Amino acid sequence: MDVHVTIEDNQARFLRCIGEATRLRILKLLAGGERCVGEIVEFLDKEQSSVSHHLRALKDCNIVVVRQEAQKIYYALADPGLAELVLKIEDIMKEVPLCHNLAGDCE
Amino acid sequence: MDVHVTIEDNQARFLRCIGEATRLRILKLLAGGERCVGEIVEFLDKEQSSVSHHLRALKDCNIVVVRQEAQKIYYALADPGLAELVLKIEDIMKEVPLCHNLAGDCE
DNA sequence: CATTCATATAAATGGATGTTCATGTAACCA
DNA sequence: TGGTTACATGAACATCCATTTATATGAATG
Repeated sequence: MDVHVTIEDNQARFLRCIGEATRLRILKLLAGGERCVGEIVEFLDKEQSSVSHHLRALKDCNIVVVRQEAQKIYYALADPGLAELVLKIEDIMKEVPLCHNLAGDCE
Repeated sequence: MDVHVTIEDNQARFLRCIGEATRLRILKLLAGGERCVGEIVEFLDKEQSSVSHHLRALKDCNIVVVRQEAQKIYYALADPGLAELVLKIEDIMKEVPLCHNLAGDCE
């Protein structure tokens, strides 16, 4: 099979993991400190199951770390650099407009 | 239908556009200056058609800009901040290992 | 004007990914 | 022990996305 994983494959996987609206919102939330699943679900107003799947995806990419306390499970950013990265992205996107060609409005 | 596009939708779309191994390699190449399609195809060693699709994706996200000169068409990064972003990503990924759980090796 | 070169596009196909529904599990409590 | 809370998991389904094959466009060249 010779599945040769390149540096770009890994970086791309990482970016795709971050590149999902719900997961991006989770990252922004966690930038403010760790949260348990219940809090994240409430914040997102989405199905608990869906959130759980997203959290797993983030965990599989080592973007978040997990801590258990009694029945509750807390998620936190694995690295403070991730919060900076999100800021950097927002920064760049001010100069690289993307509304173009998108369905719907962008105010 | 009220398709409400959030900031995170746009940012996610941008990240997914960058989050593809081939397109990431294109970005890294263009970080060294503009290139025509033929050069990009040769560099990537991929089908011309496939490369063309990727270039279109990058263009649709305003990540690259296009310039025509005779029969040749040159692509370049739309913003120098994009090259910085790639560096930032590589930087963070040094601290957030991703080889974990991936199929194949990662040397 | 026919041909070639450089690039784009359209349709078909297969694989990845997000959501939901249903169920599983582990901790806590009465 | 039985029930509840908190979260994870698996299967099914739908949608998105990358690749390929084939064809089209448009500029140059003879």
